Amino acid sequence: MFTLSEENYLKAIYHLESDSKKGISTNAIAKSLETKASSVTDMIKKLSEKEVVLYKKYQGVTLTEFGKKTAANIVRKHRLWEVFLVEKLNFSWDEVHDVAEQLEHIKSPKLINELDALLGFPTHDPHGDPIPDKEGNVNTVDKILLSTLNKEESGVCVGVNDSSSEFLRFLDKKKITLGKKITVLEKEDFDDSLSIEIDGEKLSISKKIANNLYLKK
Amino acid sequence: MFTLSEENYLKAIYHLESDSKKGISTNAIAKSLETKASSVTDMIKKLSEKEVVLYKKYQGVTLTEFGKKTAANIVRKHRLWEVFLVEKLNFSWDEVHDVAEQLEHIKSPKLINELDALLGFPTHDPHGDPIPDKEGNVNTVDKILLSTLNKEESGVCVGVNDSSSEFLRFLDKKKITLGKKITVLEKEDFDDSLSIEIDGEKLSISKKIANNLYLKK
DNA sequence: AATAATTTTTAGACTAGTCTAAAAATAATG
DNA sequence: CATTATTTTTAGACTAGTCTAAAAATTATT
Repeated sequence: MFTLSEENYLKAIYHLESDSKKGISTNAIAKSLETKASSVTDMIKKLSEKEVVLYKKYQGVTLTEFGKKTAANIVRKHRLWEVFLVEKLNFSWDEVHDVAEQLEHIKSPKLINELDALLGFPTHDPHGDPIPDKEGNVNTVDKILLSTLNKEESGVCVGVNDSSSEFLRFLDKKKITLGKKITVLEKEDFDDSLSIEIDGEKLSISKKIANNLYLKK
Repeated sequence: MFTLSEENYLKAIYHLESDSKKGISTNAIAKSLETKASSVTDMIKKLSEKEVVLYKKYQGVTLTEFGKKTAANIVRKHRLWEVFLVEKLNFSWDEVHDVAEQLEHIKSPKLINELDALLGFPTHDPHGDPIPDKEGNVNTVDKILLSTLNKEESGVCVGVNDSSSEFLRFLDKKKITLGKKITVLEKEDFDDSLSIEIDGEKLSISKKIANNLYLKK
């Protein structure tokens, strides 16, 4: 069994690994958890003894298979709870993160299995992120950033890169939600902004926004 | 804000107060939390500084109004989650306690308000215990133990005194559930057992059982 | 009311998790 | 490739929460 703190480290390493593939540096973990490198070193030793990470001094860490499964299970719980909050408790997608962050640590296999069933076995959370299955397998789809689309190409909005509440509320205001079709009308060279069509209407989108919206072609 | 440990102490004192009315002794708290008296003394000092309990050395503690409200809110959360587990996630009444014990510490007012609404603003948990309202008020009904009924008196089952899973599963086996009418047919003097009628059938009930079943006349 | 039994508190130690500051190792640069 | 800059680890300290063992206060019992 893992402590709350251990679970948070596992999750952080899991997310960092999915980006970089390489061994994860102490500093990267410290930054992601807003803690100090020395604390990370200490915890890594503990996790290494529990055989969820491989660790050699100064070489960073990688999750073991067991560690990956454990971390995926925490992510699974987090995302299922997010779906629950949105679908059953009228939360909006920018309100779910902090609560899910707490709920993900509740220990009860039955609870999660039943929640999964209550929600109809969802495959993605409210931000479009995939929900790992019981074995920790993740269904990765080939989504691309809106910013990589060329003029006159289009796609369906399937996820966000930044899930800060500021960004999510911005999308709400602009009526950009998952499932909507977006077509690039124009790409402006001087500021990399985009002119897009959504819901039959024309909209101007900054580079920052386009870099944080995932589409599926 | 209160730590997990502080919340558990508050809850324990709250439950002990509802039984005894007097100042709660260090030992009583220690027993109820399965910890040592010295740990209790330490924690009591902390709680006293946070103004949730009144404490004088060697005199035991009592909850302040603020402490009572805080504790009632934790109990409210615990019982609402129990209803959720039974009503929405197919838990049986003997399976809910440990999970609710974890869920009660989740911090999010919106979560609890919405959960309350989802469940249709229930007034009692699956064991018949009343759910405190948002202000911490509890609707106490005058329930009595089955063992206090006289011959030929009857009542409706409204709660349990012992909510151990052993006892609850025993009741399940005997088809004794909340809402059922029970009539005392006979009281045996030599072992204090009861002969009762339930669902039109005759059943023999030991003293121990009768001491743990609440009825409303 | 004096002594014994019990309860409660204190003192000091331990663990988990964190931190700062300094030392050691690795990586980058001229 | 030697020196500098950065990263990582170690050493030691701190807090929250717990424990054991001993001291102090209260309660019970002759």
